[in-house]
Amino acid sequence: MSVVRAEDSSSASEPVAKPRVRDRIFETACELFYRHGIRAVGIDAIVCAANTNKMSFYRSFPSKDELVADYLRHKDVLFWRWWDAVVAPFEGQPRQQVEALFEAHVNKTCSKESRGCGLANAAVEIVEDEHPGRAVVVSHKSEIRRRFRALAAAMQARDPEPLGDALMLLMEGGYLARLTFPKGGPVASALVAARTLMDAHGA
Amino acid sequence: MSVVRAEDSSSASEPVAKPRVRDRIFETACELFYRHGIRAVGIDAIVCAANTNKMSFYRSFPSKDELVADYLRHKDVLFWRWWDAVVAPFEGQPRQQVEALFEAHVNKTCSKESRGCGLANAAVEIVEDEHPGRAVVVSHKSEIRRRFRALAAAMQARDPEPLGDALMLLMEGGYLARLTFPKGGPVASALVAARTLMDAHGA
DNA sequence: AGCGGAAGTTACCGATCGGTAACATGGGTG
DNA sequence: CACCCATGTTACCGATCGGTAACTTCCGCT
Repeated sequence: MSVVRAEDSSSASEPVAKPRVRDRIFETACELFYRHGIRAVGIDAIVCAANTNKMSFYRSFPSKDELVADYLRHKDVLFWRWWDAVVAPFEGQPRQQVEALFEAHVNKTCSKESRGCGLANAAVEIVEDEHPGRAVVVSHKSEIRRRFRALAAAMQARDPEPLGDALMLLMEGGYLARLTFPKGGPVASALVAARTLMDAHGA
Repeated sequence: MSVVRAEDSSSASEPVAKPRVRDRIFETACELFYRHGIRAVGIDAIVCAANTNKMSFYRSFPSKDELVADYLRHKDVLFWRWWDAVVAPFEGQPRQQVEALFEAHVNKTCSKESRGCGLANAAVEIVEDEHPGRAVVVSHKSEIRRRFRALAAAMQARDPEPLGDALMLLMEGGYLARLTFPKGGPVASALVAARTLMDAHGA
């Protein structure tokens, strides 16, 4: 993703059927990182699960840290794609948009494959400021806060900033709770709580 | 903690001035685990930071996993000690108790040394069911849920379970947010949000 | 003075970590 | 056919991982 191939260059413009190895590795890595955590998954495990070898890995990625950053960037892209899709049907109706977001969030987070939010999990695992994934996590969470506050403002709520922050806390709390409660537990109450908060803020 | 010393035995009953090494190691480990994460801290790092050596470590602890479990049990004890102390002045006034909890929670979580909740962080890092620390995390979070629901019920709220769950989500969300926002960010809104929710539930 | 137990020291174990060099193979295109 | 480029293979690097053996040193107690 961030690692640019030196050239696509030359002849054909055909965007179809690019080489497969890099993508196979990347997909495998994404799944392993999400399911078992970043630090828990070594290069050998990735490479082995992708039915390839370490050399092929290091021909496609400069380092594990950079792969992790790519993984997080990918999660970021998917997240906002999801968000925008959920929100789209209610253009101009911020209150309905937030309700739709929380309904989708509850569904997603309660599914049995869910391990919460990959980016939030990375916030726990990656402490070093120099790690290339750190910036991805920080900007992702900042954007979430910004959007929730913007939605709160758009719905003409009293005190939109605290409302936006509270909505964010509800959502993030759900991610965390998912990790200890089998089918999501408290997450199920996130939608009604969000509704209650918005009502109380006159939106 | 969980590792029982074979005997304190013999002569004096003096409870003062127990041997120091084990405790030195344990305190050091607790701080390192909290600050840098569990997987990120190796035995050598602990032992070196505690000015001792690996043999002394393995004379006091059966394994790293067991040390981790002890660390989590310790965090659990401290947490409930904190909780009970915060709640004590408002015996029989559940609404005030929750407000006091959230005020204390915001203060604690916004302090610059905070790295959120050690047990929540462990929920991210420890995935394997067999890990002795896993059960500690699960029972800790279950107890939090139970207590919040009990408080919600005690304050005669309508729909006490969803309210209790929502309060838990707010608190957990704050722990997570703390990891990406410098001084806590959205956490600051947790108290007002909790108040708003309780008001809306008629408590 | 002498004993015991707690702690320190050194060296080691096999496994795994992230990362690399050199070389073999294969398939597609000129 | 020849060439090239993407893959696969093997072996290796130094560092670190969690964990152990054997021996020494020190301190308090009787």
